[in-house]
Amino acid sequence: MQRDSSTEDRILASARKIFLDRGLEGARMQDIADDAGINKALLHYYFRNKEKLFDTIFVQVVDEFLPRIFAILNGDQPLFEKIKLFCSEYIGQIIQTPYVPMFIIQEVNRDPQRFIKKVMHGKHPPFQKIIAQINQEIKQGIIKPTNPVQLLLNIISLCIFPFLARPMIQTVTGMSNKDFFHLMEQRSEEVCSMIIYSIKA
Amino acid sequence: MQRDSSTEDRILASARKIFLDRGLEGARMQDIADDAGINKALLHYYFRNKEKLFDTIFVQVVDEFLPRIFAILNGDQPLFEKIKLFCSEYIGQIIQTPYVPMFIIQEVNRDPQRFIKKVMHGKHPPFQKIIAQINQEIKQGIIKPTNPVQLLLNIISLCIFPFLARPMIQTVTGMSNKDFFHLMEQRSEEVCSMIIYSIKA
DNA sequence: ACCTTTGTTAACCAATTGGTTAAACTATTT
DNA sequence: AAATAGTTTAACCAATTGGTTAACAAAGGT
Repeated sequence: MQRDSSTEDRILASARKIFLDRGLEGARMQDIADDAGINKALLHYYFRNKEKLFDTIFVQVVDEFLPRIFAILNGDQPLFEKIKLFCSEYIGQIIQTPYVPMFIIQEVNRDPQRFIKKVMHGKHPPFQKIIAQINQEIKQGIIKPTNPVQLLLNIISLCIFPFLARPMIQTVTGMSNKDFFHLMEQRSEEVCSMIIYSIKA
Repeated sequence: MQRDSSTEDRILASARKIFLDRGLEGARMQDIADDAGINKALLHYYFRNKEKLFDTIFVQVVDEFLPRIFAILNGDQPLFEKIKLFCSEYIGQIIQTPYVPMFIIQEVNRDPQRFIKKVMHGKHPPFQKIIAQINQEIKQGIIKPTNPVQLLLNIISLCIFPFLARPMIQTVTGMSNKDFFHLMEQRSEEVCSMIIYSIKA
């Protein structure tokens, strides 16, 4: 809680922290108010209700993620280049904000429609280009015949899953935070080369 | 709700359904009672409180999963055989109970200690054997030098992640349940051959 | 100085929810 | 059939929680 910044900014910072940690249902308005160092009524003065506050944070968090991903997916690089970019950018980004994937998955799980409505503004995300590119590089003989959907699923699975399962992984292996993040940094390179090796002709 | 079975069995069935769907915090005792066709007080008569009821279900659910996994991991087959078994068994199992992975991850995330305490009975899970086997097959020249932890992470990531992200995947792609499960059945084979291809010498 | 708008608080409210109590009903034992 | 033990219910309770109200302070405009 930074006392000098504006009340609204403090609310947003506290709400983000607490929503990320506990999700919409787990978060308490009182806790957010406490963390921001204000009265609960003032919270409702700035953000009419919990839903509205949550939506603000949810959109903010997702909007830090998706655009970068879609930018890479829709760029003009050759496929191998894209995969390399994606893995390092993605894992690097998640290391900075390791709670975000679980937060997003959990909340999309609770209310799938909110995602498409609030974040995608009713539109579906742009996968056509990358899928077309995969099919084209197959035709050109650069990569082996591959189901584009499975390929995309593979890349994303390998990058994100360990962060979703982090509490379990660390609990079960006794790994420290430092160990875990070290493993993940090393992983960025490994995932990338594994994927490329598995599809190159 | 099957009227003929015993009250306790009906409670367990209802509790399982509702806890799997909404997690410990999201589930309402009243909803479980309603689903089981009984009074809420009777729920507390059979299971003293929510925690106790939840623990019963949690242990039950996890115990249907882990033993099969560890049995495969600690079997005597060669590595490639094990990987094949693991992928088909694992994905096949999850297709039967697609909510289980998210349930487990979410609850371990909420209280990591509960897992090691209630399910692992205080012990850490047995990964030594499979790790030793990986290192040995590297030495024997059967597979390429590989970080065993990363390899295990890869296998598990590829198998489980799509089920965790299912609501997002289906919402975003507009895939039907049937389409999704068909994709997952096909995936079992793909994941397996991709993994083996990526490590074989 | 006075008034209006904006920011902030303490106290309160209604709904939800996990859990309890005491009574009633049912089956079993004697 | 009477007593006992086990099962089930309606009504209730206390704590939590999202949200509201009304009063009060601060700032700005005139």
